[in-house]
Amino acid sequence: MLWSKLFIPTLRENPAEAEVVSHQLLLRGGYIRQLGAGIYNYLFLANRSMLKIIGIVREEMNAIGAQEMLLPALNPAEVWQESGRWDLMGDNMFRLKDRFGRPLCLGMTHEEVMTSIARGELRSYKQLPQIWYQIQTKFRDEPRPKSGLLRVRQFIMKDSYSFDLDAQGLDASYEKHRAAYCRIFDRCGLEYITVEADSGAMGGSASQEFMVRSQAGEDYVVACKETGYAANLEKAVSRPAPPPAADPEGDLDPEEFHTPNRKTIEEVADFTGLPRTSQMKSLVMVADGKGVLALLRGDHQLSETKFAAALKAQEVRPAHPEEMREWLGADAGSLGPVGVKSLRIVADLALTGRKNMICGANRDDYHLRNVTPDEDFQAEYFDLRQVADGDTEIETGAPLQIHKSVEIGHIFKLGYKYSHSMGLNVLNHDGVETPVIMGSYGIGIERILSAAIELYADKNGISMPVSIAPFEVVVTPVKIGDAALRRAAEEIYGKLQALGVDVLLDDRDESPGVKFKDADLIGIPYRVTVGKKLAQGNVEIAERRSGAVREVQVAEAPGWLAEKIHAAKK
RNA sequence: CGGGGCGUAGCGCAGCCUGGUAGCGCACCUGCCUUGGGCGCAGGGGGUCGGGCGUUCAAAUCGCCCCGCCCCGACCA
Repeated sequence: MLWSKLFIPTLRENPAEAEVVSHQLLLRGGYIRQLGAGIYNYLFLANRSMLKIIGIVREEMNAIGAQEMLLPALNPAEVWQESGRWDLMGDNMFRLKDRFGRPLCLGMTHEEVMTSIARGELRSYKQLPQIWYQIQTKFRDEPRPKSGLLRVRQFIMKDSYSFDLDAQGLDASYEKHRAAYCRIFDRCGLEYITVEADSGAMGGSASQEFMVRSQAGEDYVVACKETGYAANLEKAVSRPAPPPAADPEGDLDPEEFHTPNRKTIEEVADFTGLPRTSQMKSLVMVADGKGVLALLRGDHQLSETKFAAALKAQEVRPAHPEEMREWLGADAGSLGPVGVKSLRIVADLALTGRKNMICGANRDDYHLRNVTPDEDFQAEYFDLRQVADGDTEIETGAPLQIHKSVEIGHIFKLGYKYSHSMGLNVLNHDGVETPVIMGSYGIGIERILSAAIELYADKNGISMPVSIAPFEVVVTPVKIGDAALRRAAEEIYGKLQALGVDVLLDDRDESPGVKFKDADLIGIPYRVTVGKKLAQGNVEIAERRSGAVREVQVAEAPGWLAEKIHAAKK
């Protein structure tokens, strides 16, 4: 294609509203334009990249025997009411009414619709397994869209669903997806890791996320370089760093002391001159309507996910100040477990074996010292704590790192949730009605694009992997008015096309600087510069990612590039 | 939904405090010039100053209300 005929509105300056790198560069590179909060126009370049991503996804899905469908984005309320998610999804679901007042919604995901197809048609175990997928627009009324295409209200997702007769079948479908996802992300040129994830309200048994490390990400991943352990922070486990100060020796009794206006762990640590680890953090929580006292080491954070899982609670929240006062007789900042009878007490495992610690006295402005778990109060122990910097791998003690990541894919075993709620059964060998076991698997198309940009961007702009770049090569005649340069450029361009290379000819009447800057900005992997070297019969090939430049003869350039490009796409 | 910020030409911003002619850079158009890293010179076009109501002789500027966008938090199969 000829650049002079295309709409590639690049910008010299960063638009003020863009904060994260991928957002800035997508706008500057002329890939996207914003229409509203969390709603974007995908212009020519973004669309080209996304079509390539979709092509890879489609090939790999088809390769595991998945069948592509296209389901409606507009859904009647009924199917969602059947599964119970009409209410569960709350404000995250876009809802509307038709002219007769009938309730509809825009699909956030398609378990219900897929299940509704399956239950009408699947009757025998002989029809199983099935894997069905679609690549389709999803709608979510995000409370806070942000970070360009990373968190939006309308986005394209590849979602697939597996239907199996039994758990072994589900395991096989799940494994097929895991392998296919690895091939997809490899082919898209991403560096990623898979992590164990929380199954959340979906009620599944196993779940993995595919994560790309990035400052722009919103998820935290805990990973160990040495052992390969990796988990979502919500689920990660670790050995805590040992407390820097030993507990006081002796079988001491709790003793109240005055701590005027010292409420936070930090303030009490300063006041006592002891590290935060010498304190017990007491958090009053409400789990499914009942008050619970959660105890942690002073420097640790409660993981609400683990807390909810430990208590098998659906809904968890911090208690209101009035509730704390009612249950414990003091305000937050002076609370502790000693003498508490009215609340269930759960403690993090990091408190086992500790003694003579400091905690609130349940009397405003007073704390207790010499409080020993299991002696001065009784608690149930669970892993409740969020992994923190400085923690080590739970089995080997190897160091752990925590970093921000973007979730680009998620696979999980759904189990029978939808089969049960929506009545999806088949007859088994013995002619007995058996519920079908399901899996659900998603990939965010825009997130692959954004993650690739985040991963490889440099000071000059985007640096796309060959497989998903909007063009693979740009041919740049330095001076378009020069007939010889133009002829050579057109010749290379034509040959590249013939070799199946996705090539762009920058035939604009612009200064070389402008063309080079634009080519770098939009991230085309290879640039052929047709300029002064032509006098010797040569052109230059510049590799965007490495900056490496090589001089080759005009006749050799297309073949050399085609080889590189085909190798990169394998 | 809580906290903060912003809204003036396509983009980036100044002007607002202290009311009176709407301005700068980039981009765009025309001509000349230039052609290896966002080139130079000259001329030019483009604005309901987010919207409404109010105060005033007079509002981009002051007041009230609303809308939109961004950031932090809450939330996030």
